[in-house]
Amino acid sequence: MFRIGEFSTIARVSGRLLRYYDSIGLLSPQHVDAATGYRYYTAGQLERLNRILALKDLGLSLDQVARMVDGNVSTGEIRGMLMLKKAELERTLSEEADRLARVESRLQQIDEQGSLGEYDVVVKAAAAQPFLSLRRTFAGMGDAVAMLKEVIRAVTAQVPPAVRDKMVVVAYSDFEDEDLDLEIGFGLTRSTNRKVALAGGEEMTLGELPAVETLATLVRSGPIQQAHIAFGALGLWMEANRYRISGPSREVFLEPPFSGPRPEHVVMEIQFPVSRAA
Amino acid sequence: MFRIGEFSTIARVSGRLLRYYDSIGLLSPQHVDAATGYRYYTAGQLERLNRILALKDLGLSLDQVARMVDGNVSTGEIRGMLMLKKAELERTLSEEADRLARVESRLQQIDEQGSLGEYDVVVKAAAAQPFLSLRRTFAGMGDAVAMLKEVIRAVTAQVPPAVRDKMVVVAYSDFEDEDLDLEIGFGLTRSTNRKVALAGGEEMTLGELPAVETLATLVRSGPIQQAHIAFGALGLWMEANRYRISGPSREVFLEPPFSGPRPEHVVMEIQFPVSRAA
DNA sequence: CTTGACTTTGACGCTACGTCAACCCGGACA
DNA sequence: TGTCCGGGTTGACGTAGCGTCAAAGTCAAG
Repeated sequence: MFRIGEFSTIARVSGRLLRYYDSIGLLSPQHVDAATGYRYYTAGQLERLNRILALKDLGLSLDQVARMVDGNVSTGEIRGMLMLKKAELERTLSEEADRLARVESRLQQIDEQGSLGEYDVVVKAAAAQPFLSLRRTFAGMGDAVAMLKEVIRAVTAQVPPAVRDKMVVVAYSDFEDEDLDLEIGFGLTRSTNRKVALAGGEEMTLGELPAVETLATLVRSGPIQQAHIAFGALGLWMEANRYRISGPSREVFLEPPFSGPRPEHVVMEIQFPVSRAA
Repeated sequence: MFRIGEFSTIARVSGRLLRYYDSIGLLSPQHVDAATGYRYYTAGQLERLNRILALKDLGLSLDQVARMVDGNVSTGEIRGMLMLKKAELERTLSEEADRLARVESRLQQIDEQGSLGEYDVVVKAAAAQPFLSLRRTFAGMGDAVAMLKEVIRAVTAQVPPAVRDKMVVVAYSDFEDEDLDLEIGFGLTRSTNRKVALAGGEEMTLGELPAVETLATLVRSGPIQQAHIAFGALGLWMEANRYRISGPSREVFLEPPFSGPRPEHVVMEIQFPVSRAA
């Protein structure tokens, strides 16, 4: 019979761990002195302890380990638990590998530009949302901005504040292209069947901004004319992190644009639907 | 200005997280209503939040993230932190890969023998210890067991209980070999310069049981004659987990052998110094 | 008998929040 | 103007697996 100190020395674990395992009923000493509370272990218990440590070392929780060593689960169930653990480990491995790639890309960024970089990309999901919008092609940025202002005017006047959400622009055209194929509108908090007429004789119709599982996003603030810089940053990020574009990009205006003291200063979230490159 | 609910919806994080980040001073709302305690955030704060989320996503702790976003560390220090994180991730990756290999070897074990297997291997380290011993070759197991008994008798008689620790046998000979090259003795709790004379005219001398960094160990109990079965299990384990033997094996007798009701029944820990195969 | 090494229980700490509970506010609607 | 409901607030507890004190009792050697 060993006292806890000697037993812990032999097994090379801490006494605290042995007390803990006792407290949760995972490994109780062979004998406990009723008067003093001293725990006494035998060498034979090292086999159970070893089994516990070996299973724990596989990454199983003590709960699972307990069920296994207490033998009240079948071999098939143990196999199942191990298969689950295996799948989990495989997922963890690929996640950690991704993380490592991101860390490396950040390090490279620092080495290249001497700082953390201006923009931070975050991956998230987006739900579908009703979308009151107008799709058209524009000859240049000037045209598009004019239409933005007209849309803001019309929607502000004709749609109650409780129904309209943020202004969103969906860009269908290739980035490099000269003329812009844009869908300009407002997300809505609930569906409505009203159409909104614009000054030029056109009208906005109700559609839907589809849900997206994986969205690479970035928030920027500044003059709207310089927004393209942020697109470049997103492109670099996607390349470094092995994502590719899987749909038209969106710009969400987080603050009402063209208002306040500096009209051309906007805060927008740029969103790119992406998927993992093979 | 957004209230916490809308801000959390835009950023796709929970309100609880925002309150938490406020409480630890990582991201405080732009404005807090003194009367009601309501938190008000602005769209511009999404940039800070995004940076926080992006850095956290690299696996950094919130403490590290805080120091980075608060900008009171130099680029060099940030680089250092990321390099550290990179090293840590690489270590984690190889650990998890090992774990995965162990899980797979267990699964295979189950498939082959329909159970978890009789023995559980645990890897640990061992410190150096003074060792009072005799090294010799033996013709067979019978000879060796006789010497074991003689050593027990002599040491029990001549070395005080407080000084002697466990009986240890170091096996230098090849496993397959016919004659056994063994070192038989007792670990000591402290150094002593006494020699111990044995019946056959030989004597035990003081040496050292060297420290070992990585020891693959297994505890078994049963007839001493069947100990070789456990060696086989250890060999299989080493093969499956890509370890190779890097020194002579040891058998540590966890309970005094050849005593008690069943004299041939022993509890021993078999230890193999190992290192990772390339 | 004294010491010093060992053991006991109990409590707190750690990470990064999730999940109630009890209570207070704000804006829309009647 | 009353009422209502969704949303806000603080506070506490839980998580996994122990490490790390702290105060107090035990054991064995000298």
